[in-house]
Amino acid sequence: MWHILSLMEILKALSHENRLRILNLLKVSELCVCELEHIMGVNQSNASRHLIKLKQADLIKAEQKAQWVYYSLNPKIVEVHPFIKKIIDDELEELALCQEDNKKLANYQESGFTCADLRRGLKTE
Amino acid sequence: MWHILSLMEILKALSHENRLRILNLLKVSELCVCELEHIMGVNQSNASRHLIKLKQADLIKAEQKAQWVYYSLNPKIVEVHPFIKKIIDDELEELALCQEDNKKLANYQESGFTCADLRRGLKTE
DNA sequence: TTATCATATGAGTATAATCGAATATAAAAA
DNA sequence: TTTTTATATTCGATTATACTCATATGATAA
Repeated sequence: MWHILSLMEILKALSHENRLRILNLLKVSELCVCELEHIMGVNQSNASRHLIKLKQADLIKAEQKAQWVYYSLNPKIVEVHPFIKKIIDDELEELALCQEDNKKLANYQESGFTCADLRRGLKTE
Repeated sequence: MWHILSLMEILKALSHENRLRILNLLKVSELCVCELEHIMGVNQSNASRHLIKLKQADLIKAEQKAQWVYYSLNPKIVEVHPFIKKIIDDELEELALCQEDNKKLANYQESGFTCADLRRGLKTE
């Protein structure tokens, strides 16, 4: 028996375009805030707040490495709530915005640069 | 290729306790507004508005019969977005609030009364 | 130590969602 | 016709979310 609150928190966390975009990107690999900020084209505060909301809903987890905080999908939540996997796997890939994000992420990964390079004006496209 | 807007509209429509309760009840049978109002213990305006929001997201459909409007789940949306079926089938049944609603609905159905009787003070519990 | 960088958070504002009460609409019954 | 009934909608108030800018925190590098 589950509480309706945690399901509601998950659904509300999923109800924002930028947060869906984040989940779509984290499916490919773990990423730090500044990488997401760079790929998605949003400011630092915005990225951080959406990540925190996803984390509060237990959809993602955070791990600090040096001065960076890397976020990744939380595999446990998918076991408890399989519909989340269906959304991430079947719905997000179809969205034009997510497909563009995937291309930018691929360009960034192929560039060989790390997040330490991002603030110096490097472009990934 | 789908637009992110329709997915967002669906997720937002799912992000409310009363609307999840409505979907849970409509899984059992089609119901009119006053029946939902009675079973869920919400006022008429509230029930109507949540139903309209679900309908705008294409999650349910409406059919007028005499002076009543009967709402039911829209089977087409589930084909296009299977995660919705997973939520309705696997998540809602686990929620205490939905289980209570199901009992009230069962009592109402066993009573043999129709929605025409509800406003005369009949109770289903 | 100080300076720099990545992230989180506070403050203020703007936008969106929700609500109950009252009213409008439209069908049915008298 | 008028009266009732079921549903939808408008109104105004409240609450919740989201945003930007600025600042705090905490780790790293000099």
